[in-house]
Amino acid sequence: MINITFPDNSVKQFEAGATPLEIARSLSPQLAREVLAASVNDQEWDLSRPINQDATIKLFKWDDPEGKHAFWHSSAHLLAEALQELYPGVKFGIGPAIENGFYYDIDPNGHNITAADFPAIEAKMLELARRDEQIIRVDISKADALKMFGDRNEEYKCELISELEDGKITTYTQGAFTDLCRGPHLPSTGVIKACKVMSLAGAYWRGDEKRNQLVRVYGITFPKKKMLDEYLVLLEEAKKRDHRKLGKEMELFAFSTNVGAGLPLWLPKGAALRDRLEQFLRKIQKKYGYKQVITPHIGNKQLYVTSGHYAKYGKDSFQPIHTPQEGEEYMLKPMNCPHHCEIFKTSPRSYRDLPLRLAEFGTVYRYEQTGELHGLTRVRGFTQDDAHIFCAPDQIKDEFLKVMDIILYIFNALKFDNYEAQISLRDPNNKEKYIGSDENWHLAEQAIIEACEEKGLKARKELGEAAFYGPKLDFMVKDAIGRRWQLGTIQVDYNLPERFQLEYTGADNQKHRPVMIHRAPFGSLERFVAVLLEHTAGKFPLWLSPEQAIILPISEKFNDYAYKVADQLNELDVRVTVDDRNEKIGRKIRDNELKRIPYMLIVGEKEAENGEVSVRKQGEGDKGTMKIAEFADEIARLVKDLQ
RNA sequence: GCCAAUGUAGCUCAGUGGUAGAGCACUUCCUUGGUAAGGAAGAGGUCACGGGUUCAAAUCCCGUCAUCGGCUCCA
Repeated sequence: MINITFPDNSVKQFEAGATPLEIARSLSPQLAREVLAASVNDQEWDLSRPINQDATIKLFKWDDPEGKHAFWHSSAHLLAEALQELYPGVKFGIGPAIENGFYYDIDPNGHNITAADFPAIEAKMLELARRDEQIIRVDISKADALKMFGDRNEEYKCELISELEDGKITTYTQGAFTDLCRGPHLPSTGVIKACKVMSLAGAYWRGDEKRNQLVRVYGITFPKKKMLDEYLVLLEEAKKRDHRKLGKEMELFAFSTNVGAGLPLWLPKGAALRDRLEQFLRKIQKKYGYKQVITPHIGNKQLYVTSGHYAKYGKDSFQPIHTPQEGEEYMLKPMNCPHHCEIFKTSPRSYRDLPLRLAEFGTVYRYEQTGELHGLTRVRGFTQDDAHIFCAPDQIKDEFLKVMDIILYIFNALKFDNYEAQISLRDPNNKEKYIGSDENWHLAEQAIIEACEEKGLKARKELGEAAFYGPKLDFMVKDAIGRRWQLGTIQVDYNLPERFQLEYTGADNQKHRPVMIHRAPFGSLERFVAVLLEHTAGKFPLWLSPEQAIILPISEKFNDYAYKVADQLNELDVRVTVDDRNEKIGRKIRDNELKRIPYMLIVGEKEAENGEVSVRKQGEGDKGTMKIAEFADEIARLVKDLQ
């Protein structure tokens, strides 16, 4: 007999060799039906894998991430099994579960798979699932595994096996399909009731663009048909929040191929929105001791040779601008830091000047690859809410904490509550990719980690994600369909002060090298507005709304009164316009509801007589009448509270 | 840059080899109204661009550009 400990610390006895599924069944038949995966002593475990010793166990259902993960991982195998039947000879790469579903990378080996084949693939998956084949785990030696997959010309699998440790290799088999896999998996395929192939994409083998490109088939599955339908509806809803669609509808920004790909045009309403965001940030930065500067959009090529950026990115950038002067070259600035370093150097600095915080809404230009451009989130010309903090090494942590305060204040003000923080560290096995000394890297990385700990910020650490000049702390926010975008960023840089030979005089009357912190709480105005649009579905907080209210006269007879009200409200800082079209009131309400204008002010005979407006709130309806000044006060109060 | 798809009116889309279409938006007229679509008429297109096949191309083929979903990249 073995003792099994459950999450509530209760202990029960079972026969040695009992499986998690059997254990679940002993607890309740319902649990046995719903359980999808387990962990044994915190190790992932198949439901059908025997437990031979005392252990603590956790059982996972659909609502647990671990349960979904096993479900989708097994679904990836089901997809592979279907592809193997439909396209004999395809070779398999990897097929993991992901956040929403799973994918399998395959080498089609001559077959041409297109979106038109999706229904056939889905049908085949369902057909196989209905057979409810057992998924069987087998331990296999490295030699046997190499032979087994070698015989089938599974070159990708062989490559993976060759890197695995002998004795720790397992395969999983369902029906005629066997895959190299660590598991865990469902006991059988029968619980998969709904299958959808979502899309096809090219994906480099092992993420390396120098290697073969495989076909990645994305799919998602559910234990109930209804759940798939609901998921598809959810996706459709999410697409309605796409910032590219909303930006067009709300006349915020546009693109023109005549101007160029990835070069956004800010329309009047978008420009006003952006301006409000800038004012908002300026106000906080002033409080935190930042000084605004302004620098040109171009810089002498030599500036970037000095900074080191030219050597690293020069080839892939917008190419230098030539002048009538032979040999003279300027570059569109891809970042603001070198300019700010030059500002630092305009006068001798003392330790008393530090930290020196130089801020600029700096527009930069980067030649992003064509396939990378994406609405406002990835563009070739964008404005960073940039600042560079020059400080003494012992001030880093304190400055870091202050910047974190600003970022968290902004996220809080705009209700970005499900952001993720990521500390990007150097890849210790690839040190040649980075510039700067080991010692400086270590100091900077420690400063970030300690600052996060001090703030109680849960941050994921990622090795190899650091910039080439220093480690960073990034704040990521998801868009409508779950893609993560980096917004706020704080980066420590020991490199540029070195390259630009920045110095200050210390209390000891000796020269010292300052440290530089790059930081941008929004990241860029473009990306920030994009993510804000997707988060709010275009319903901005009142203080940001391009139009806060619109006046709807009941008929043309009251247009004069409407304009009088508009003048008064504009005078009181309410952003308001008049819908003076020759339409019925119902029509005007409908159109302006759809335009997401927070307040509609309806005026007719009654209101004109009493100097009032009838207030209607977007999405909520009639709120009754108010005096004009009363409404303006209300707006002023709300704007103050919300900001 | 790579893989796959798409590109028709301001917007959303139909049109698969034989005269360029619809709804919404727009303009004009009628209507002057009380909380989510009043009525009529009109205007609007080099079917992304460049080549090719064909008696004939929005439609088939090739190339380019842009967009979309991924991959890679992201100072």
